[in-house]
Amino acid sequence: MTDTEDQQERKRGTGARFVYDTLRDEILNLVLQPGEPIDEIGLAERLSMSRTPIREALVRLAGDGLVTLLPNRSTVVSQIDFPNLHHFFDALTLMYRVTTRLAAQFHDAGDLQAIRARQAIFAEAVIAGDTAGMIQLNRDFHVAIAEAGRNPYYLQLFSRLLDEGRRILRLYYYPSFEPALPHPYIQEHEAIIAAVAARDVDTCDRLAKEHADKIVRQIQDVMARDLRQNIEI
Amino acid sequence: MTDTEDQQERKRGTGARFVYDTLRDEILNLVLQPGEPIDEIGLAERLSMSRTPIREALVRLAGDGLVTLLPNRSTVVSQIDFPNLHHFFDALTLMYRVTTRLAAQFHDAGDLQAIRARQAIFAEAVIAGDTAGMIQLNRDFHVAIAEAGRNPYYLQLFSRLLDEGRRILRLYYYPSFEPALPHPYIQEHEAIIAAVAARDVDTCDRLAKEHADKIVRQIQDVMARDLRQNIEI
DNA sequence: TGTATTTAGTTTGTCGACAAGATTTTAATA
DNA sequence: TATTAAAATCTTGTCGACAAACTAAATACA
Repeated sequence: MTDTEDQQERKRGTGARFVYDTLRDEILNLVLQPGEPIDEIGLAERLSMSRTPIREALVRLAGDGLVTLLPNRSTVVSQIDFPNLHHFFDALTLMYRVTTRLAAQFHDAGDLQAIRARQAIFAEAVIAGDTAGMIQLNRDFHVAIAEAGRNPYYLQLFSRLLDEGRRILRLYYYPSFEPALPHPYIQEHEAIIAAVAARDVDTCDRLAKEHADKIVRQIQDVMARDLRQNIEI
Repeated sequence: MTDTEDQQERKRGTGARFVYDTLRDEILNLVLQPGEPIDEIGLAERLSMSRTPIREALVRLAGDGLVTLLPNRSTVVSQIDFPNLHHFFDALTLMYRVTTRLAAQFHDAGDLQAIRARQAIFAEAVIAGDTAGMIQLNRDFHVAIAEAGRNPYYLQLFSRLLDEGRRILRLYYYPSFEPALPHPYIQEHEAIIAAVAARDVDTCDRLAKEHADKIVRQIQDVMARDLRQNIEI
């Protein structure tokens, strides 16, 4: 799909949203690399609209921490703060835990249905060996759980952390095991669904912590390996 | 200070920030009531600038959850979601705990100095019986602690929760005890400072939880009393 | 009198333009 | 040649204007 196809007959009020969604997607999928400058005029031409909706989208993305607005200078895609990644992991683990706990308490039948639907799509991506899809759909699965927990404050922070995690995972996570079934993540997700459905708060907390720790450890392992390689070279 | 005094000779690039700060302050101090519509043109005239920086400020405030942008309709000051306040209290309590714990771990001498400075100003407001000041300066004190904890994700959520709390407190918190010294909040803050300085994580966690629970209980008491009064009428 | 429809009046979303500030290029000097 | 100064170019921040969408007021109709 070329960008010029989108230019005509877009409804009023959707311009800024379209730019926001487009840029967000490109940032999270590393089409736009961390540190890369974003030129408003260039974007305006590419998406064939004026700078006003572009600007609004950039301001919103800055609120999400995805871009950094340098006053009177160019806007850049936010850098990933590698020296302080442990703070990211700490917050991510805590949000995994509290959202899953709250899901056990506050979910209803509709929530379970939504969660199971996300899990099914996630499993498809795993079977297909679609790494990028896995990363995004794993996010959607946990967001569905957080939504069942009903706490908008946790949901917002967790969404943001999972988004940031998408960038990190795409940099550091390569399929480090054979595409064998049953896949460990699928099994873990199933266990979490069962604990949520059983309203077993303590098991939810334990499973969420284990799940989070495993993901964190995997990223750290890859990062450590990557670091060693850099040193050897 | 009248608004017209601010119109001339403001530096380029500070317009949107000025509007943001002004509106934020007015919203948190209930000068602009929840649900009140915000007219862009009126604001533009009042702050004597064009609608563009006004709009940017509103988009940022919407990102903070302080205003709600209704597409093609007026922007309104966000309502306080009273039916779901328990989720607010839950998140607030958790953030009190984790930020204070992290402060115990990661603070340095400069952080302690900043925290003590905020506590001193807070104590002044307590002695002066300045309720509005107390609410804001109590926020600043805990933000200083969160900053010492170094986790930007917790800091952002906590700041947002404390801001939202400012609105709730201004609606529901009236000085329910005589201005006697030593004031319990001052004492509790001192105990928290001591535990942070001693790097005693467990005590920090306990004190933060007690502190949070006390504030939550106090608000809930006032709300319950308020509710009874409404029923009696 | 109450409801539906048209009309008039606001308010927002987007646009093109311009000037302040920053960046790059060119010229000047040691 | 290297360093500094000036000029030219580019990018952002702000502005005023206009049209789409919404709101209300006025009118028509049952």
